[in-house]
Amino acid sequence: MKLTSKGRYAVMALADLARFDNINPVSLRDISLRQGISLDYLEQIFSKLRKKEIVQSVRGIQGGYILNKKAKEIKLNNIFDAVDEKVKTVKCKKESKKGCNGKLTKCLTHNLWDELENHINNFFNEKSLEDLVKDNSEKRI
Amino acid sequence: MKLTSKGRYAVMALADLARFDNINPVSLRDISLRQGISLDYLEQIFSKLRKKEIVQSVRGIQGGYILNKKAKEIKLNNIFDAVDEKVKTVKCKKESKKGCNGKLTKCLTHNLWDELENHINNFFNEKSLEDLVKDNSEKRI
DNA sequence: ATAAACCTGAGTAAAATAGTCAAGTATCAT
DNA sequence: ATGATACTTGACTATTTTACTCAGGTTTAT
Ligand code: FES
Ligand code: FES
Repeated sequence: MKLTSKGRYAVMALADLARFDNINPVSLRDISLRQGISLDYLEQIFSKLRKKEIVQSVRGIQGGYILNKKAKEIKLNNIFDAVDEKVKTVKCKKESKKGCNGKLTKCLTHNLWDELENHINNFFNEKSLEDLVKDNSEKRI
Repeated sequence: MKLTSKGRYAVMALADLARFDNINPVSLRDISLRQGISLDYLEQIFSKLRKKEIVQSVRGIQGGYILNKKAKEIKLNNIFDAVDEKVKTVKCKKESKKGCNGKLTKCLTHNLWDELENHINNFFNEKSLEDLVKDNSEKRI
C-alpha cells in the first residue's frame, strides 16, 4: 500500500503554489526548481489539475498557474481525484452484484476492505491545502 | 494507493483458516479451492506467515496449518507485516535527517504523509482476525 | 520578433506485482 | 514398507504499473 509519485507530486506542487500565488501566477519552472520535480512531469500533472478546475492557467510570458479556489476549499480528495490517484482496496467492482471470487456473495474480507477504504478517504476529505500551508508556516516560526 | 494481492490473499486465507481450524489443521488445498487462490501462491504466503509465527504447520497426510495464537490476538497489522505488505507514504527514509529533496529540512508534505501513515496503521492495529470472522458469521444469520 | 511559459500526445525504461514451475521432504494411513 | 498427501524452498517469468522523457506545438508580454 503506497502512495505514488503522481499523487505525492500533485500535492507537493499545489502546496508550493498555495504558498506563492499571492500576487503573480507561479510558473511550473519555479515549482520544478523548488521542489525538485521534473518539469515535463509537472506539466502532465497540471494539465489534469486544470481540467478538474483546481488551478487556472495564465499563458504567455510571466504566466503560470493560480489556484482556482480558496486553499481551504481544496481537499486532498479533490487533488487525488484529479490526478487519478485512487484508493482501491476491494478487488471486486463495487457496483457489481458479484464478489471478487465470481460468486454472488461478497467474499469474507469485502467488508473489511470497504471499511478501510472509507477510513482512508475520510482522511483525504478532511485535509485541505490550507491545513498544509498553515502547518508549515507554523513550523517556520 | 492500493492493496496488493499478497496482503489481500493473506488476510483472506487466514480468515478462512480461522473459520475452519476448530478441530483439524486446514490444508492449503482446501483454502485454495474455497477462496480461489492459486496453491503455489498460497504456499509462498504461508511460508512467511509461519516464519512470523502466525500459523503453525502440521506436515504429512491430514496435515495443514493452524493458527498459532487466538484469532483475537492476531491483528491485521501482524499479518501485513509478515507478508511484507507495508504502508509507505513518505518518500524519504524516516530515520534519516534528510528530506526527500535531499535537503536537511523535511519537505512541505512530509508531516501530512506521516499523519496518513499513522491513520492507516491505526486501522490495522485495531482490527483482529476475530473481528473478521465475527462480522461474517453475524451476516450469515 | 522573440523568449517565456503553457499545452499535448506519444513513447519507453525500469520497477513491482502476481504469479508459475520444479524439485524436493516429512508424515501418516494402510 | 509404501504411496499419497501436504508442507518446503527457491528460482524463474509474464504482465502491469509507474515514472518518467521527448518532440513538437500554441499563446502572450515585452
Ligand atoms: S473484495 Fe469484494 S467480494 Fe472480495
Ligand atoms: S516525504 Fe519526508 S521529506 Fe518529503
